[in-house]
Amino acid sequence: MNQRLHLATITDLCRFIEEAEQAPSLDELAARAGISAYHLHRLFKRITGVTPKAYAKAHRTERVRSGLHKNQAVTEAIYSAGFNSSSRYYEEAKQLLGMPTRQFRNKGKGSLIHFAVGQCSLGAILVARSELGICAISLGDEPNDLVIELQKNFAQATLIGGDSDFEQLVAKVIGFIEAPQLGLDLPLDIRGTAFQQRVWQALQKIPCGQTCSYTEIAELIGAPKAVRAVAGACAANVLAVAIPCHRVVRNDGNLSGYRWGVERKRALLDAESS
DNA sequence: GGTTCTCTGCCGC
DNA sequence: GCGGCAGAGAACC
Repeated sequence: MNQRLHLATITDLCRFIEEAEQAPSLDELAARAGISAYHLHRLFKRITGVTPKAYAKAHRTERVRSGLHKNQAVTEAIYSAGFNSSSRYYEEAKQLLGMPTRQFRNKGKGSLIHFAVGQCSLGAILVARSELGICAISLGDEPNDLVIELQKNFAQATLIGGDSDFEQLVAKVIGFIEAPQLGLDLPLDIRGTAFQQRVWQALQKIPCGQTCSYTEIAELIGAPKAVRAVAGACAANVLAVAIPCHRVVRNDGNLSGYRWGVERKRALLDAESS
């Protein structure tokens, strides 16, 4: 079977999973694809970066989200998304939505985001924290732009400018930016798809002072074909330096892009290598 | 708490 | 490239 056929097969299975009421079993998927369950499993993971089960799970989460966005009743959203008991859903609910379900349904109203802006060697820096942990670290020239971006990303939450307690946290993050080798022992509130989470986890394992290529990351997470998806996940990172997407460079050693400017990427890498 | 399903390393064709 | 087994672990009831 050639590459294109593989892709078509897996794409078909993805649609199939999305449309199914309940997550299809591996055997069902294999039968549909006309290959063994063993091989299908590997193929699926190689191409999409996640296993069929994880894919179905991620999609189920999406359904709950969109159900809640449409103001479906919480219980209804849970069941119609394919969960067959609400208790199973609630076991993982907070992980899935980043906040309690009811709060999510109320469009994040009531969720509080503390934030503050400061200056570091790289320019303006914004740090924000939700109930779960640090939910944004961004860099830029204009402090105002950073705040506007935060407002966009957390449109429904209540944003609270920094109090003195929070300034200490910002100081800690700035200290970490100036000396990344010290590490940042603060809880992170990381929100993303299953695939993005895998990429970000892999990024956090790159030691300070070292770099890695997109291809290497793709191989590391067991999805060697998903190089472009890896680049996409790096670009979607909202936790500058804490999730070190600046340590990912092109195969030829060129820096490629950086969400907060290539110059900052270079500065960070220079600082780390010395 | 037992059973079934998922996942992965290893090997054979 | 593809299939299969074994064993560990997770999900499910």
